[in-house]
Amino acid sequence: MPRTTRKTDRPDDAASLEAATNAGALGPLHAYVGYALRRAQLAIFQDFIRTLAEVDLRPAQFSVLTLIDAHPGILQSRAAAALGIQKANFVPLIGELERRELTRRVPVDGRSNGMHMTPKGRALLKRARALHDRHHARVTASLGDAELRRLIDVLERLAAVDGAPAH
Amino acid sequence: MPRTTRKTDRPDDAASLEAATNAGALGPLHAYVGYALRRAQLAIFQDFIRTLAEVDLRPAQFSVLTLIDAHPGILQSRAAAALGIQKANFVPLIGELERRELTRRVPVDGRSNGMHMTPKGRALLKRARALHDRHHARVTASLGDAELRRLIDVLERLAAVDGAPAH
DNA sequence: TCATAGTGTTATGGTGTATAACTGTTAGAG
DNA sequence: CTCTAACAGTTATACACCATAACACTATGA
Repeated sequence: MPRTTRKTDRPDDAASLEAATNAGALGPLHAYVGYALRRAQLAIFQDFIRTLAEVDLRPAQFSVLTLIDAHPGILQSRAAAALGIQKANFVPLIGELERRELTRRVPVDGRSNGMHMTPKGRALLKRARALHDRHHARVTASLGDAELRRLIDVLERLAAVDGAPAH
Repeated sequence: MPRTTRKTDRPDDAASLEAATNAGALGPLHAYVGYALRRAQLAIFQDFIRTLAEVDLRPAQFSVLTLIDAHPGILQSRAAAALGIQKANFVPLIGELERRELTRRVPVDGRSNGMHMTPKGRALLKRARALHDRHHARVTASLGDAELRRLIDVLERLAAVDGAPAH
């Protein structure tokens, strides 16, 4: 079978791979914004999940609690839209929080529910915030204050890409 | 595409939502790096997927092809590690690429496979790169060149958080 | 009143990620 | 040389997340 005339019998020796794992031996990949974003987002979410494991809150749950706490009585549909979550996917999310008695739904009219924190939810969120502060400090340890603000600004601009066509 | 429900105007029916839209609609959320990262990463991946739909490559598949192209013969395990993918999850991924005859596995010894591009794979990757260039240009349109480099640098530092305990 | 829009819900499919367990292979210690 | 431990790939499973369609019920307003 006609092997490529590439002399390299070693597909990738340890050194080469070592370089691949750390440095920019990912080929052009290391210059791609989307790729860098995925890696960073994954690493940070992992740290978040581990850090908040003792209050058993995942990022999505924490964000919902934070939003409800900041906006008591907010409607499910509004909250879902604000968080960029489909309303359909929001149902089991808020359902789980309510099952744990952290939030409750209060009917506003016949078709909409306002969401509120329970005392238990507020207490848990307080603990969660303390844990999140540690997480946040660890994550931003390598960033200056101005650098952090610039990062958030850039990320928000990137999130507005939205080239979605109409269906 | 969920952006369509996002209202930029102010329906002054819900006071809580009202407050939400101006002074940091999301409460403290807008200052959290992880949250901003998730939103940006989601938006960019959506754009990526739509842009590369005509070559039917998802981000993970594109990254694998790019890596193999840059490192012909790289082992599955090495590639998976370099991309931060579990080796178990890498199997159906590379399996699909091989089924489409874009890559092929060449046994190096009895237990390991080197991965290579097929001519068909190289041709598709070339097309994919052209599409990706358009995507990349659109994504980074609002960024200066220096800003982009700084962003990548910051993201790579963030990806190195890794407070993970031994696995 | 009655068509229309809004709200929440169920159901379903696809994708990504993590973990455990298993097979076969290689390498190394004794 | 043998035997054990580590390695590479694979299978199976479980869960979280994201997207879409279809539905029931309610509110709105022409």
